[in-house]
Amino acid sequence: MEFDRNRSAGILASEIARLYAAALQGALHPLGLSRAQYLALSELWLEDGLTQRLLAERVGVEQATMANTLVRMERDGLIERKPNPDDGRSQQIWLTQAAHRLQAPATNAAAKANELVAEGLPVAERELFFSMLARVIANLRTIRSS
Amino acid sequence: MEFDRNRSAGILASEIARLYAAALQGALHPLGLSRAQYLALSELWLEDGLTQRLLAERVGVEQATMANTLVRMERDGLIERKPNPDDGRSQQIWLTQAAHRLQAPATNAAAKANELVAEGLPVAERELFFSMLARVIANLRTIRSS
DNA sequence: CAATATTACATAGCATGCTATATTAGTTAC
DNA sequence: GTAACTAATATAGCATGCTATGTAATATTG
Repeated sequence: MEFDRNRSAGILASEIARLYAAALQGALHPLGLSRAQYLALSELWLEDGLTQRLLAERVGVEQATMANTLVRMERDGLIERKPNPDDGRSQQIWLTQAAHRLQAPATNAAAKANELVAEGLPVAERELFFSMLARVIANLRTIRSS
Repeated sequence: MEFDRNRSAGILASEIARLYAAALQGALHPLGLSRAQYLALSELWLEDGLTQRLLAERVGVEQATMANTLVRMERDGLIERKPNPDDGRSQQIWLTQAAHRLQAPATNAAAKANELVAEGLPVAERELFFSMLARVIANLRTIRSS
């Protein structure tokens, strides 16, 4: 029922996540990128040569999820894996030239999708909204890890 | 990077959606229900005998997504489908006795998951948070449909 | 009324997410 | 130095979500 649904911040957030995913996917599609690929790239643009485990942590997904995303990124020519000289169990993930060239256009495309979310609120409320989202996340994380 | 990430309401909302999904899934698991099943049930508890199309609209997912969810719900003995006397193309979706019996416990379990999200904010801020979420959704929806 | 369009549902194919588990490589403790 | 633990990946299996497309039934139109 509408009343109850609007009382559930979880369901509302899920709805935003779905709509945002669609907007981000739509903005990235002309570049041949998917949402999960973009999120991985956005960490690798900051620091290249990470291990899978570190990358998964920074993006905030499970290792198995990142492993699958990396398979698709390797298939699509976005990354290469090289042995980690310090540890035979892990590999370093390096961006290809193609991935480097996508940084500016993909960042712009994602910024547009992010703007679509923010523009639903007057500028004066946006900082508070971010802060609320962050506090809700922090609380849910403490519960998860307790 | 943390700074940039916290500037994206979309990514923050996605994070809440994931954490909420995990909490809801965890709360429903002892009842043998999944999240998507619960969302479908919560509409059918309000009105039984809906068509697939109507149910998908009310839950807010695509028809194909609901079709798959209904396959799993039928498999799990939660629903039965009967021919629609008014329209040979569609079927009516009816809850089983088992599904009716789950209404109270599942509603309680979901309420607990919802409370986990809300409790990240002081009571005084919660109404505003709901209203912000709703406004962001409304804006994203107008973009989508334009 | 026959041709066409629309509607309801099913299905295929894919991307993301998860948990659980196997494998392999380091590390630690006797 | 070997046995046992831990850590990094890989893989299997599943649930949800999407788009695209096929099929059958109903509605509309000329």
